[in-house]
Amino acid sequence: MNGELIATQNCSSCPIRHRAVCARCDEDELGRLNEIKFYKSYVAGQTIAMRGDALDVVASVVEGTATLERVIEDGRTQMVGLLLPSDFIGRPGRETLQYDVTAVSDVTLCCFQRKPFETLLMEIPAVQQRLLEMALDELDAARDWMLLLGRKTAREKIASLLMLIAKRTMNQDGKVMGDVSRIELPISRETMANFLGLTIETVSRQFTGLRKDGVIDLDGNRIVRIPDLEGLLFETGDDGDGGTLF
Amino acid sequence: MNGELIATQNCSSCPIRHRAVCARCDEDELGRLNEIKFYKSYVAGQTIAMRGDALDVVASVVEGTATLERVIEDGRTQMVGLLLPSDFIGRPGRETLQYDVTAVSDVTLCCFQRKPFETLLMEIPAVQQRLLEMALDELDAARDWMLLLGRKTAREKIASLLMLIAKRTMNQDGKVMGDVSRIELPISRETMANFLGLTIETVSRQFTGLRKDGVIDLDGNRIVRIPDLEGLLFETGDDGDGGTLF
DNA sequence: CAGATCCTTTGATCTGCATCAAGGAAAGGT
DNA sequence: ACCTTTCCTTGATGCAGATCAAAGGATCTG
Repeated sequence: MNGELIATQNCSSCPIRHRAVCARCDEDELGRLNEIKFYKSYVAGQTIAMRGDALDVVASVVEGTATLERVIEDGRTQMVGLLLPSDFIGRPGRETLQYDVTAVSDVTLCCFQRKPFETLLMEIPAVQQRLLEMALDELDAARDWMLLLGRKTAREKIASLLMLIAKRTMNQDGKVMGDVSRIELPISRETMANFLGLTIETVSRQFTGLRKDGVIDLDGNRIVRIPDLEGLLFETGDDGDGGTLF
Repeated sequence: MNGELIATQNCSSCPIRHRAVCARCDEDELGRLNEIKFYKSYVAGQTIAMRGDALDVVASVVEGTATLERVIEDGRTQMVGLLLPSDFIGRPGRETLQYDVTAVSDVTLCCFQRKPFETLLMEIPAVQQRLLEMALDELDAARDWMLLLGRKTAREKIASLLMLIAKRTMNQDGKVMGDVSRIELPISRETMANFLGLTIETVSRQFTGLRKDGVIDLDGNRIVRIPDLEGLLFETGDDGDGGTLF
C-alpha cells in the first residue's frame, strides 16, 4: 500500500468505531488498538494494493468506496467485493493479498500492522468476535451475489443493483436518509459492468430499456429517479423477503 | 432439520476433530463441546433444511457432501456452497437459515444446539478463532467462484470444476491420495450445472467437447481420465498460481 | 474557447449458451 | 428379467448478451 500517511488519531474519535473492528471494545482495549493504528488516504482511481502484494497491513475503510477485483490475464475483470465504510481489508493469518484493491472514490483507511493486530486478536475476544460477524455477513452477501451472477438476466442484474443502492440510500445505520425515489449512482458504467458480470454496452442498454419502459427516469447518467419502487423490485426476480447483499 | 438422530459420541473420537470447530480445543474444552453435541444422518438426495427454517441447530459435516442453494421462484437454482467434511452449517447470531441445504451423498452431521453453542463461543476463544478462519476461507472460495460465474466461458467453467475435483482427489489433508489422472465425479450433471451457472445440456456438451479434443477421457459418465493435467489447466483460463476455491 | 480525453450511448452483427424435443443408457424396484 | 424412473446425450433452433464500430456528451487542460 502506497497511500499517503495522514495522521494518527485517537480511536475513540475514529468515525467508524461503532461498526468496525473496535465496535465491542472497552476503553482499555481501544487504547491498545490505538497504539498500532494509523491512517492512509487515497485519491479516486488509485490502486490501493495488488494481487500478490505482501499483506503486512490490514485495514478498515473509514471513508469512501473501494473495490476488490479478480482479473484474468486476458483482461476479463470481475469485482468480488465492494468495500464501504467499516468494511475490512486483508485477513489475519494470510501472507499475500488475493485481489486487486482500488479506490473508487477518495478513500481513507484505518490501518494496522498485521502482526501486532494478530497478537491483539488473540488477547481481545471482542475483536475476534466482531471480525467473525463481519466475515459471515460478507459471506452471505457473496452468496446472494453468486445467485445474481449465475442465474439472473441482464435486466434483473441492473434492477438488483439499483435496489441495492436505493436501500443503502434509504437506510444508513438504521436511519432513513432521505428520498428513495431519487438515487445517485456512486459508480461508473464500467464498475457496474464488472460488478454484474456484464459489458458496459449491455449495462447502458439496460438503463435505456428501463427508462423506455417507465420503470426509471434518468437525469444525466448518474441520477436515477424511481417513480415506483415496487415496480423495480418486480424486475429484480427476487421474492422480496430480502437478501443480505450489502 | 429432520434427520435421524444416531448416536452421541465422544468428541475425541469425532473423525473431523482435527479440522473442524474443535481443532484447537484442549481436553477440557472438548468435554464441554461434547455435552451439547449429537449426531444426525441423512440419505443421499434428502433435504436437510430449507430457506426460512428456524436456525436452532448449527452443525459440522462429519461425512458426505451437502450443498447450499438459493432458488428463485421460477425454479432457477444456484448453488452457493459445497459442504465437505469439516465444513460448518449455520451461523451463530442468525435466527433463520438463508439457503436450502441438501445432502448430495449420504451425510452425517455433528450438531450443536445454537444457543448453548453461542455461549461456548464466548467462553472458548479457540472455537471463535477457528470459526473465523473457516469463514475467511469460505469467503475466499466464494470470491473465486464469483469470478468463475461472472466471467468464465462454459468450457472454462467445466475445466475449473475438474481441476478443483482433481486437486481434492490428489490432496486431502496435505496427503497425496492417489492417481490424479483418474478422478471420480462426486456429483451429477445437474448439480454441476447449478454449481457453474449452466444448464445440464451445456455441461454434457462441454464434456463431449473436451473428450473429442483429447483433453479428457470418459469412462462411464462419472469417471474422468486426464492424460495431460497441464492441458486441462490451460483450459481453465486461470493463471496457475492457484485460486483458493475449495 | 479549442483541443484532448474519457465516459456513455446507439447501431449492426455475431455467437455462445439456453431452450425445446427426443432418444439412449444406467439404476432401482418387483 | 422386465418395468419404471432417473440421468445423460444429442440435435435443431432461438435469443440474450458480446463484440465491433462510431458518434455524441462530459470533463479537464492549457
